Amino acid sequence: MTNPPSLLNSEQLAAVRHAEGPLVVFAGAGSGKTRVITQRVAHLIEVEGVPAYRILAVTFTNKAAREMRERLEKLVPGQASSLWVGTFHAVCARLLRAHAEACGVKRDFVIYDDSDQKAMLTRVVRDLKLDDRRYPPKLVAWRINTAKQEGVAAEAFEPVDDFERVVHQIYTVYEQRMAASSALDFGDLIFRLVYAMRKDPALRRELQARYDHVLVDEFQDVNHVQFALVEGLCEVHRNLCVVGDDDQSIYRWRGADRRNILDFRRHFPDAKIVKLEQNYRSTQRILRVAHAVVSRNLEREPKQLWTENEEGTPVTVIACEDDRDEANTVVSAMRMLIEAGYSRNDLALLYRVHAQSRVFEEALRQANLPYRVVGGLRFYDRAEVKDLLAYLRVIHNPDDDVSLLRIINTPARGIGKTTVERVLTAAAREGWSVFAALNRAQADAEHSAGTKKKLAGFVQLIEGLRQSNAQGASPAELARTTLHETGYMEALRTEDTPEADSRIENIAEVLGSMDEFETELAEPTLSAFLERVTLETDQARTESDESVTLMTVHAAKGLEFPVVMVAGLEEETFPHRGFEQEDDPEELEEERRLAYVAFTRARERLFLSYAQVRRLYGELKFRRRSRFIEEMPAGEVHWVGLRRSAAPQSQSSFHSHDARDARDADDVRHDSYRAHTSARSASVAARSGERYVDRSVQNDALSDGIQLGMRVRHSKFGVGQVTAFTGGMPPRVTVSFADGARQIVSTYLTPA
DNA sequence: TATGATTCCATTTTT
DNA sequence: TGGAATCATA
Repeated sequence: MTNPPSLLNSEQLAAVRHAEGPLVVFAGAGSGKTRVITQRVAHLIEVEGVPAYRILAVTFTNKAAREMRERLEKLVPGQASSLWVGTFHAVCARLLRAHAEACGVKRDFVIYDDSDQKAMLTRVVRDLKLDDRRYPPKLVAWRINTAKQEGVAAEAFEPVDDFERVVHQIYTVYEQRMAASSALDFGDLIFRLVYAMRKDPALRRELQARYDHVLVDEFQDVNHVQFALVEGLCEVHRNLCVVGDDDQSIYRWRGADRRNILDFRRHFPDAKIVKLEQNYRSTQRILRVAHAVVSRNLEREPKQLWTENEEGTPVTVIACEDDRDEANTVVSAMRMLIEAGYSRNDLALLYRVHAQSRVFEEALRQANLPYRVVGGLRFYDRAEVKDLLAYLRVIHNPDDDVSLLRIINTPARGIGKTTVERVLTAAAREGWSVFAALNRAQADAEHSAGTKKKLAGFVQLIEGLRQSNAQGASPAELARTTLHETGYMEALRTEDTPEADSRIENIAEVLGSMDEFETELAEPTLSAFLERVTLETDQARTESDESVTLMTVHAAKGLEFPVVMVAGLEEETFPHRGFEQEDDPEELEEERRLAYVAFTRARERLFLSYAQVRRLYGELKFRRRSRFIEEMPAGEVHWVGLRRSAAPQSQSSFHSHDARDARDADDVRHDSYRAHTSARSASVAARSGERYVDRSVQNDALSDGIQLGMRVRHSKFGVGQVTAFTGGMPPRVTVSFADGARQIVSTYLTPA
């Protein structure tokens, strides 16, 4: 950011100083949004004299909440801690616990994450004797979550077809089971509060009197209940400030509704509107290109970013033959940029879907370029971590069925499937939690004496641990005792495999974070720890190692890098379209916004790449260049890539040329494409000494004459046709011989 | 109950 | 294609 913190432009200032009443701030990418929010909060405290504890600032991610709090710590020292700053979920959880009775929830409810929810639904679907193929938990969960986002409770759910009639049934039983487990899912955290506020005037009055000012960040991502919540909280004082950018709304698929920001004036006709259009991040060219794409959307608030920054260099479009070629070329470009003085931390590679990362990771490893991939599997999703947490949750709340079922036989203690099945049946019949059913299993004639003993042993184990908790053992102590008394650690140690070692390490990491947690809080209770662990799962690992960052465009929102490369700018890939997905203009508009988010991450340089052929689910797919590239003004784009004439065996060359040239060449290539390998063209390019990119050395090993579609001879199998390149080291190729297809190391083949 | 075989599936992801 | 999840079988 080039704007010094103390200097605000006039729009920013207007947003900061607005005193009372509703306010919408349209904050474009890189327009200093966070600064405006924090300055505004500081202004409210210091100038308007609003007590800090009467200000609520809501964000979507913990990272954003943390950042805001840190910045405010500096702006208004000593006061930041009494501010209400947090995610929707964290704030609601806190309010729900404070008003548990009025909200109809247990004060010590546990929070179920998506996988817990899925586990619960699997059980419900099975208990209802429904076909889990027709009602996959994932789909049912989606429908229930949507209902909660729309503020529709189970009893108010109105099915529109047969499927939904069953969903309604599942939803109802699910809610019963959740209540029996004293559990709330993520959707409940917000919905329950809104629901209670709607039904209970006393509670509504109390909550409406709680804050003087409410601020919401990323308002374009708000869903219906969330909107209802803030609207409800502000109904009396109407001091609601929302900040967002409809052009950066990329979470429609999880309930975000841009109309909440677009139609804000409909709900609050007297709302003051501020547009932050000055960008402090990117070059003019980057902004023009980004605007060219997003401004095609029909339903958007008119606005255009501008900047006093430099004109900058043209956006570079890299045309590639296939995905491996793309990876190698992009990585070579990265190396050149690093040689030119950029640090690895300056570089980010963005892609639309995670699956694209693989090829790039390979290429980066080959090139010895350190990288980190953001996203993917999360630490708290690892089995051993979940196991330990499940124990802790059962200790905290033995009625937590999902957690209990997870650990009832982990490590193996002879409580098998049949036994569990019997216990579950009893629980379902009597409406007990599983733990309650276990406690009564001794009277159940169905169990053998041996089984009863094992069940009693398990109950005793849990009761013992619960006692330690009641006697004031700290969470970390409890965890250590648990690992010891359950034999969990012992089981891992005796395994003595590298996997078990890494599990032990992961558990050690959890224990470490628990120790840390205990030093942070005055009262580090088990329940506080559990809440933190389910609610604060963000990926924000701050690895200081110099490395290139790889992530999805979604994950990049809110970040910025001097150099951004966006891969896979092809139809179907970006804009993405899943198979059998009909064309939905709404979807396309969201893809445009996604592209806009991607492009505006770049400060100085933006590279876009595409491949003409992409390997997808094991098949080669021809790809057309993304319409987003076509939509860019020709003068803004610098083309780099392969060009070949129509003759199949002709020379390839790698050079830069202008847009028209590239387009023509592209058409030709499309018709005549014979699926040359990246390797082939790379080596040809290297030999012909074309400028710009020195293709990586490993490709030469893959080349020499072998091409897709070509007839080849193998000493043992005879003559066949090359149908695919598999890659790897040593490079392999799929050849279909008379008696079937085989994978062959390409060096054993000669052209036939 | 553990392991290999088989089947199924496949944006985006935070809370 | 590849991975996760489920199934089958000793």
